[in-house]
Amino acid sequence: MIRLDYFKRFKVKDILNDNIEEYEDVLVMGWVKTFRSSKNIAFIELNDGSSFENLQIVVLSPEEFPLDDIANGASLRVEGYLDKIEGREQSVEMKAEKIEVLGEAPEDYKLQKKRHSFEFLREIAHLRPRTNTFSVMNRFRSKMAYAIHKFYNERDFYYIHTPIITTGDAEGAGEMFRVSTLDLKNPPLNDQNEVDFSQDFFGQETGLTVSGQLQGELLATAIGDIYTFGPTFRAENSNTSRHASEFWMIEPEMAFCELDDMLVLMEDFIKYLFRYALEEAEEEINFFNKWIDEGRKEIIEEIIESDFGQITYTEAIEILENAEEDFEFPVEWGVDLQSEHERYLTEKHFNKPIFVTDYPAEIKAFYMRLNEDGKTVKAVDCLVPQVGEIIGGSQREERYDVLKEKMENEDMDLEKYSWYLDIRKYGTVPHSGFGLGFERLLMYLSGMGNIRDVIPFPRTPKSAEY
RNA sequence: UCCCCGAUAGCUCAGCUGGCAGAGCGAGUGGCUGUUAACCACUUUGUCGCAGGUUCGAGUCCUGCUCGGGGAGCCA
Repeated sequence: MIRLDYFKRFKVKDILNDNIEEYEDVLVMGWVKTFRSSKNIAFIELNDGSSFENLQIVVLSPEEFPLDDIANGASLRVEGYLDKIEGREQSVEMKAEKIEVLGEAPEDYKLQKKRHSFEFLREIAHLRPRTNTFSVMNRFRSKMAYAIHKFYNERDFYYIHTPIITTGDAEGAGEMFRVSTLDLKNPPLNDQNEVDFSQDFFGQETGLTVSGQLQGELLATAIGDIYTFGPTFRAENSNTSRHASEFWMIEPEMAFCELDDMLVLMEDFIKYLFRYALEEAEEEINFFNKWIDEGRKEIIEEIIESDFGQITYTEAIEILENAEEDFEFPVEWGVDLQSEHERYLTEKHFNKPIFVTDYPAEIKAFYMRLNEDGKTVKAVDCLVPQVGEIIGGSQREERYDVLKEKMENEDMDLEKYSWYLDIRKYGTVPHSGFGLGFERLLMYLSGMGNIRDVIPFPRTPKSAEY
């Protein structure tokens, strides 16, 4: 009979940090990370997920313990006493007095006592959280999610929940996943022989959200400063290391805020998160710096120290046209900046993060505020070395007539977005907002090269296991 | 979606101009009085991604497909 004592057990982290008061009759539970035994002594390294470091369990009389059932991956309940030791790698260890095997791990356990490739680990995403790298990553993810809330909470922003199920591909941000309860094999048809969505669950076509921005604007123009932080879905057939079909996005939206004011907040936000990672997730950052990308810590520190640059799109084009660099894609005013252009600007020309503002209206979304020149809009991309664009945002078009005209020019269904226009009709105010991909942030801070390795259960085209 | 590369033991990979399927690691067994991914000895391991084709003979050459990786586009 196995006895569990949830509240009595100590977490490994607290034992290693000497954050406990009793050293006798200590109870721990966890999984075997590695196991060594000889005739008269055995060592078990136990990990319970509370820290990266393991607790070393020392078995002084192996024949009295059920060591045959212990293997890499097995779960144990161990009672014993703590021993502070000197001259070894660990300063504290536990001498076992009683070991219960909660769950054995047969020899086909796939996590071996050696390094595995990230590609292989993705195939066993149910077990990879138990590896060093992914336990670190999942703890880091949790800490950084908290940092986001902390930043906005300290600035009196309200955390709002925008809908997951929405009715429109709002801004052409991407293809939507359909949400429907219709019978796929035999859908109801209308007079034109098209699928009749009026008979669907919501009485209209619906899909998973591609952005919470439009609803975010509604809340911002009511309670001031808000942010969203939730899952976002894009049904694009994107096969890259930087795109996932399901990802988490942070989208702040500020009333009475113009573009230049927002840039201050954006820089502040980035630096706050980077500083938080160095200070509050030191163990994780050190791990990444050692095992994932050497020098990552220095890059983070440099960004915290730097003053972000700021140029307009037009200035960026001039710089690129005068650059002594062979670009694959030619540069001229009016074209969208390619990755190679963005990286040239932030890495070679400025060698620090920069804001590029005031893009041509044609290459940006309908809701961005038109400038006096009638050609450019108050858009901003924040470019950082090694990645390119990490944040995109804009001041929103708050003038009813201007917005309506732009929507008409893009053949949008004004009826469907009447609520969005209403905000400009009744007490309209200048407002601005931006979007940060949470996984992109984690990739940048960790140095991890593939988005599939910063989210526990990645969804990408042709892949939704686990 | 486009371009390039790849798929061989549980994992990482070698296998030349076509000729008997290999290594390291892991795992298993035994040994070892304090180990740090312990160490030493022995043992174990195959639908060569799938389907066709060429050939006396294909892991190797050809075609198609599937999946994976890198890059591009879309974007966060």
